[in-house]
Amino acid sequence: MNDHFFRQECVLSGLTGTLAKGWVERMAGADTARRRPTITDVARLAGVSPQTVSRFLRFNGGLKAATVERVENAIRELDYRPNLVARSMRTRKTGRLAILMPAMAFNPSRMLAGAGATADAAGYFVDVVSAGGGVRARSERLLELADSGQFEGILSLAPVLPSVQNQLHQRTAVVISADFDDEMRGIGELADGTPVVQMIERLAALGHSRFFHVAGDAQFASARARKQSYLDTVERLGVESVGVFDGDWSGESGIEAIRSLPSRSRPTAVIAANDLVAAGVVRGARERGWDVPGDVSVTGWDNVAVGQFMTPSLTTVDVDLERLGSNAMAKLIAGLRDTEHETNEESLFRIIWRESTAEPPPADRPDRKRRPPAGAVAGAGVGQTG
Amino acid sequence: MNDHFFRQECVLSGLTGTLAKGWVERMAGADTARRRPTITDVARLAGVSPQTVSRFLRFNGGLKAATVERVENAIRELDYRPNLVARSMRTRKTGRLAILMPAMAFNPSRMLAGAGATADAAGYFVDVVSAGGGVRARSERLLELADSGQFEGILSLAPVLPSVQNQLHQRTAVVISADFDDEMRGIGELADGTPVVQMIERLAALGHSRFFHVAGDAQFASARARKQSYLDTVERLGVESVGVFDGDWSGESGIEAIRSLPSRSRPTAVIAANDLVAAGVVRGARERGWDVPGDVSVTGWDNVAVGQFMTPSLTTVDVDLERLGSNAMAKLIAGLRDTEHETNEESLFRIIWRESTAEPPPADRPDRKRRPPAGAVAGAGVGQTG
DNA sequence: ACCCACAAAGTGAACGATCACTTTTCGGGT
DNA sequence: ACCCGAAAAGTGATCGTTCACTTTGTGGGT
Repeated sequence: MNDHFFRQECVLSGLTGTLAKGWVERMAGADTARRRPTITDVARLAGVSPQTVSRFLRFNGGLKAATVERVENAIRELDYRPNLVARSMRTRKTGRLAILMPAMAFNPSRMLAGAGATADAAGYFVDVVSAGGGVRARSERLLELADSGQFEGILSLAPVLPSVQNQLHQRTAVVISADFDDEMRGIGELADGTPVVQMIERLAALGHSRFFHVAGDAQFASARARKQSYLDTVERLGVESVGVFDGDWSGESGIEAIRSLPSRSRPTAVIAANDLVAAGVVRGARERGWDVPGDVSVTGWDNVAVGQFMTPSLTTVDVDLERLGSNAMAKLIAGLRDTEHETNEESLFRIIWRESTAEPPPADRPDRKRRPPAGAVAGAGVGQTG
Repeated sequence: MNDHFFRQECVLSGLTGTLAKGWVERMAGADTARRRPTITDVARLAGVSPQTVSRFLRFNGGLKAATVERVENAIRELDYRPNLVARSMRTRKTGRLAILMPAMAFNPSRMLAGAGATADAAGYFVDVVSAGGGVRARSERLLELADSGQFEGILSLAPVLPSVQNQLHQRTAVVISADFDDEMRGIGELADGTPVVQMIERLAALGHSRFFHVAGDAQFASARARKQSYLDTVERLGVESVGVFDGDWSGESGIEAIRSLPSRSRPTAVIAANDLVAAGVVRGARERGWDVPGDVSVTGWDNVAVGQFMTPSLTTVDVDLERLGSNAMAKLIAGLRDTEHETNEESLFRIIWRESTAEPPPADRPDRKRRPPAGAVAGAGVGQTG
């Protein structure tokens, strides 16, 4: 950030030549292997002291115009760039943040994108560090990272041991934004199950009365939160639940779940843990001769791109992962700078009603009274938002 | 890597306490703000010289057992961890590699996962740096990164200006593994279009004679390579092509492509640029009353998880992105260490035949002779590999 | 002229580790 | 005893930058 002006000053030259195909180049051979110019070299060339150059670089001001020009010329001539490692050493600021991840296994890229962009805007580099193993290994890794002096802050997307808090010596801010903790308690925004509540309410209003839930891997707080929201809501509304199938986020588990149902207990609506499971559920339903949404409505979660083009297109929950990541990073940076982090209370979730949900079949509608045709829900089209 | 033994030695203690919900903690308050112990502190406590401690840390050997023990104890007692910034400064080795990305927009996580794992195994940290803007901005960013002294190597997943090669002073290895270059020429393994050739050959062998291609965004070498492979193969085999629709990787473009076809030129097989496009194509085909695969066969690319559970399940190309990323990183590390990088010639692609491809409808079969029923291709089931 | 205050630039030390040497220790052969 | 050589440990310099402080330059007021 401080180098911004300087960066703009040093423009590249020589934009010609052709790019070899698939090249790997050991750049800087014997001839170019000369040491990089240092601040002292610049100072000597400009006829000033290193400290003056440093002042120029850090914008400490108080430089005469003539001096500024001499320094600028020297920098340009030598193509000098400050050595960030040395600077870090002296200032004890690295301008780096780490994102600690449970593993590179699941798909965090959108979250990372958000976090990365926010950090970048604040002038930080971001390291993505994935730590395999359990909580304990990860905690140790966190300590290592924190104490290595390489990072000013660490954003952990996975839980660490509480004791870590006492073990940090250095001034390193740490933000934990974990999807699940050790006691299997839900943590963080991802675990928010309210969309499940809303979906069930809407479906119940449409006349659905027999629900079924295919849960995700219970290791994940999000899966547990959705399951719990399902159970709570079903009970609160007094609608029937034919049960919960404990799956593992996979499409196969969706098929399995449907197969596991006794033939007379066909649900009218299935809440799947995510879109992949929902796709499995749809496939399983077809296998049993159930039409979706004619006989059974199905909802997913994640708003997978393909879901919009499936037949039927998939009702789902769109999660603003970018903002989720960005929020976490903003929290970290706020802590780092001792400023207040204004919390953005806007919901991260948006239910997208599509073709896979509709009114229940006539035979399954409650007798009490006739419902009006479902408006947006039964509406056709690709991608109805609600 | 060098610290491995040391890491194992320093085991955490105190594993009790509870984890607050969603906490952000400014760790290291006034009381713990004491400076981190340095190598000198350790040396003093152990009654040896700093150099001896350094030797211990770097495994330079030649330490008496008694000395080793004293140093180990001192390290443990102080909970000392070496300051990597200081070490980097002296050794001029940072142990860091950067991955430069065109933008965090598309979904690179699997590729990153592969690259990250490989780097990690070789003892490097990995920074993911996304550089927006054009080639020129990215090139400048690359120079900045290289000259900052923070990175030993840079893996660019996007093209940079050739002139960059001459501008690097420091010994920084750079590997470019770009999907497309400036002159829109294909680069790298991603651009390999051979699976398209194989798919068309197989479909032609099944009796298909009228093909159609929905291409991806022509900015991408991979899209261009697939289109070119399509055109070449169609010509070589002497089968009819009803044309190529220039899409943009989106599902909508798949629908559009089908809508754009004149009613009498229904293809018997559509090669879509990726699974999302393929899903759009299937949807578009339904819209026109064409059955998939009864009337039209459709192939995708990417092996999206949901594709397996769609109806019909999607024939697709599985790309080993992890290995792709890992290969690129391995190349970088090999360059860094002046060792030879053994190239893994195994194909990165695997065609997965599923329900969306089958024999063409009888009316469209070539008259010359009767074909045997399609074996694996017409085979039902979820996920037939071939 | 003189002094003073403030602006501009310079000095030496320090950040924490490792490198290239030098010095000390120690065991064994004659 | 003596010396030698290898093993073990220590010393001072150094990496490139910035911090805290000191020195030099500059202009204005009386």
